Parts: sequence; C-alpha cells; structure tokens
Amino acid sequence: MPQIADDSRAGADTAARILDASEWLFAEHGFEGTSMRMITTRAAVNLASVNYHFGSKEALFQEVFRRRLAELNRLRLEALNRMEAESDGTALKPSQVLEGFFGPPLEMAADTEHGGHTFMRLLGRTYTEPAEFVRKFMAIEYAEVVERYTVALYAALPDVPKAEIVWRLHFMMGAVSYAISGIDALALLTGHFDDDPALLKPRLTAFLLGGLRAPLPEPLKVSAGK
Amino acid sequence: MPQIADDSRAGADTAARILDASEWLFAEHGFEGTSMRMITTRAAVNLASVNYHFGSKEALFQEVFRRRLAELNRLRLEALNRMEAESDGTALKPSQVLEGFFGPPLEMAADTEHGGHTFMRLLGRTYTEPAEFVRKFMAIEYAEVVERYTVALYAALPDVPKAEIVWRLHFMMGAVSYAISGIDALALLTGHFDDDPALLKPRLTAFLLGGLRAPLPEPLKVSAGK
DNA sequence: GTATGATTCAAACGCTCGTTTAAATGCAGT
DNA sequence: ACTGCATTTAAACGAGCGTTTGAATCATAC
Repeated sequence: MPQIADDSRAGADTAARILDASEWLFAEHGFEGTSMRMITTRAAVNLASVNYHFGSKEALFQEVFRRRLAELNRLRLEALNRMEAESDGTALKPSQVLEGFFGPPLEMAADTEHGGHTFMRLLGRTYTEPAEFVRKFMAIEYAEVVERYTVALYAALPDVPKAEIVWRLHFMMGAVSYAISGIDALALLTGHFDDDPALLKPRLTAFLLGGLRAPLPEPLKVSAGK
Repeated sequence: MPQIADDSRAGADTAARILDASEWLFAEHGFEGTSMRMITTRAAVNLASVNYHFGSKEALFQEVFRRRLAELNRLRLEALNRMEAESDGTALKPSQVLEGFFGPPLEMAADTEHGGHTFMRLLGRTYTEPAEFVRKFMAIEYAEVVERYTVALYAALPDVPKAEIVWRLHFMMGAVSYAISGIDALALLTGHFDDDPALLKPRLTAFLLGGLRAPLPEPLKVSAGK
C-alpha cells in the first residue's frame, strides 16, 4: 500500500493513469467485463500496481466513482445554495431546481476532454447494474443531494403531491441517465442522428419540465393533495 | 445440437428451464457476471446442456431476448394496427400512440408470475450495456416498430419538428426503461417507497405525455418547423 | 555514498471460466 | 430384443481471472 493519497508523490501519476484507464474500460465493458490486465495494459503500468495503490479491483471501482461523484454533488449543492441565497426565502422555480440538479451532470457529459463524458456513461449503466457493494456506497454519496433537492422541489411545486414529485424525479433521472449513456443506442435504432449534440441540454430540459409539470394522472386526482 | 427447436420433444423442458434460469441470472448479474455453472445449477440441468441446446453462452443470451422481444413488438404492432384501423385515416392522439408503444412493456413489467418483470429488468440494463453482438441484433428486432411508431407520432404532433420527436421518444424510452429496471435504486436513495406499484403506469404515462407535449426549447424556436 | 522506505517488476499462486469430449442413458420404430 | 438417434452425463481441457510474493529499482535524507 502506498503511504498516503498524495498527488505530489512518485506513484501519483501511476494511480491517476490507472483511474483514467479503468474509468473508460468500466464504462465500455462493465465491472465484470473489465480485467486487471486490460486496465494495466491500457494504463501502461505493471499488473501488480492496481493492488498496490488501491488494494483490490472493487476498491478501484469505488475510487473511480468517488472522485467524480464527489465533484458532481458538490456542484449541485453549490448551485442550490447559491440560488436559495438569492431568492430571499421564496420558493425557487421548477426550472431553476432542474437546472441545479441536472445541469452539472449534463455539462460533465458534454466534456469529452477530461473524461467527464466517459464517467457519465459509466454512471448511467451502473444505475441498472446492481452490484451490491456499489449500491450502498452510492446511496451514501447521494443522500444529502437528494434530500435537499426533493425539499426544494416540494416548495417549487406546492400543488403536486410529494409522492408524485419523488416519482417524477425518478423518471427524470432515467431520461437523463439514458440520454447520456445510451445515445448511440438510439442512433442504431433510427439511423439518422447527425444532430448538434450541444442541443441535448435544452432539448432534455424542455422535456423534463413538461413532464414535471404535467397534469396529475386520473387515478390520483381524487385522492391527491397529500 | 438438438435436431429442431420443437417444444414437443424430449429435451424441450431442459431448454425452457435453461432459458428461465438464465433470464433471471442475466437480469441479476449481467452477461459477464453470470457463469454457465450458475445457470445450469439454477436450472438443475447438466453443465454441457447449454452448449448442446444453444451452442454457446452468447447464443443463449440472444435466444433469451428473441423469445420475449418478438412477443413484445408483436403486441406493439397489433395495437398500432388496431388503432389505425379504427381511426379512419385521421391521426391518432399522442396518448394513444404512447399507450400502444409503452403499454405492452409496462404490462409485461407488471407480470411477476411469468418472468415478464424479470425480462424487462434485463432489457433495461442491456440498453446501457453495449455488448456489440446484442446491439446489432436489437437494432434489427426493433426496426419495424420504431419506424411505424415514429411515423404515427409525426402525425399525432404535426407542430413539433420531427427531430424533436425522435429525441423525445428517446427520452421517454429512458424514463420507462429506468422506471422498470431501477425501481429499487430510487428506494435506496429516498428510503420511503411503500407506494402502490399498480400506480406506476398511470404515473409514468402522465409524465411522458407532459414531456412529449412540452413547449419547444428556446434555441430551437427560431429555426423550428423543419 | 550509503541507508531507508516507497514503488515497480516479473513470476507465480489457486481458482473459475466457457467449451469439448466420449461414454452412458433414454426412447422411438421395427 | 435390437437398432438408431437424441439427449444427458461426468470429466477434463486450456485459457484467463484477481491476487500475492519477493526481489529489483528508484528517490530522498543523512
């Protein structure tokens, strides 16, 4: 094991190269489909260095998530804090809440130069890949952000039942996660997709806002207003 | 190799047991995470019988998809044919098109007794798992349904640019796929989810309709109307 | 320049993987 | 009862897996 996780040391760049290589490989082939030898070959480091620097393959996987998720959720909380400070106690608009929550991941997904896009693809597919050890870890990492943003959404949409809001947040996360990680899937299905990728964010935002503010479904209208 | 793929023969029930067992295991652990020995143990058959009946692990995976996807898309096309026959050439309502496209998978997902729910979880996670050999296969299997339904959506929403409709179909598929395959993910994130699962379909439909009919995003309004 | 401790390295560990083999078994039709 | 063929079975194959080992190498402080 290395002494400390310090960036200004000898093996620092080895560890970083492993993280970048494995991030891409995990996104491309999944956790089980990525072998240690694939990682160390791509990173151009010795096979044993993954275990030396991270302890195990599982621990490496978690570290890949930790460094990106921490940044992502920090940005989300910063945005929410800023908006709430500027609103003088009045409720935010739904579009503001959406921008705060989905803006950071969408911008990260648009960043193809620093691995952001790669990580968002990985995150998208990990939601549906229920590896026990990463689910618990994500629940912890997400807890504060989800709590803060659901409260903000309750206030932004006082007429929508809270359970409905939670569901719609769920639906929105699906649409976003899928839009990011599965873009080429649709290209395969439809063929023509020579469209400007910079338009993804406004397109998606408009769609999400429409869904979020949609009329309540019939079976709920009678017993709504919880 | 078995002579023919006939249900009324000696090994028919062995093949069916393998399909059911592997469907569940693939959904639970993914393709790479599921081993031949896990499958044959769960199906209570001999290890070699997978290769005997299906040829290889990959071929088994494809057969798991083929039997369910064929049924799913058959239902979708039937629904569309029926609705178009009853509409006397006038365009369908957006809600009808959505019901025809997303009704069958949602009902399949609600069926926990015949493996439908299991398969929809598997399908959801396979969208984001880009195993080359299954992507091409899905593209073929989906081609007709997507073509027919996009045309129906164009007619149902004459004011929305076609590119926008394709995008929104994409977003909707994400929301649905995620809602089906990732339900427990949200339960982990929020804690409380003792809600009636039968309400998923109306909730999701209301959300999708809202998104589908949302106002166009700002950057598009100027150059819209393609 | 030598001691010290972090890092890299080649090699090997035991294990599980998907697949193949050849013999055993079941089940017609005659 | 026997033949022919589909199916099942137990055993083994080579390959790749994640991890561990102990020695070689490097950087730094004296």
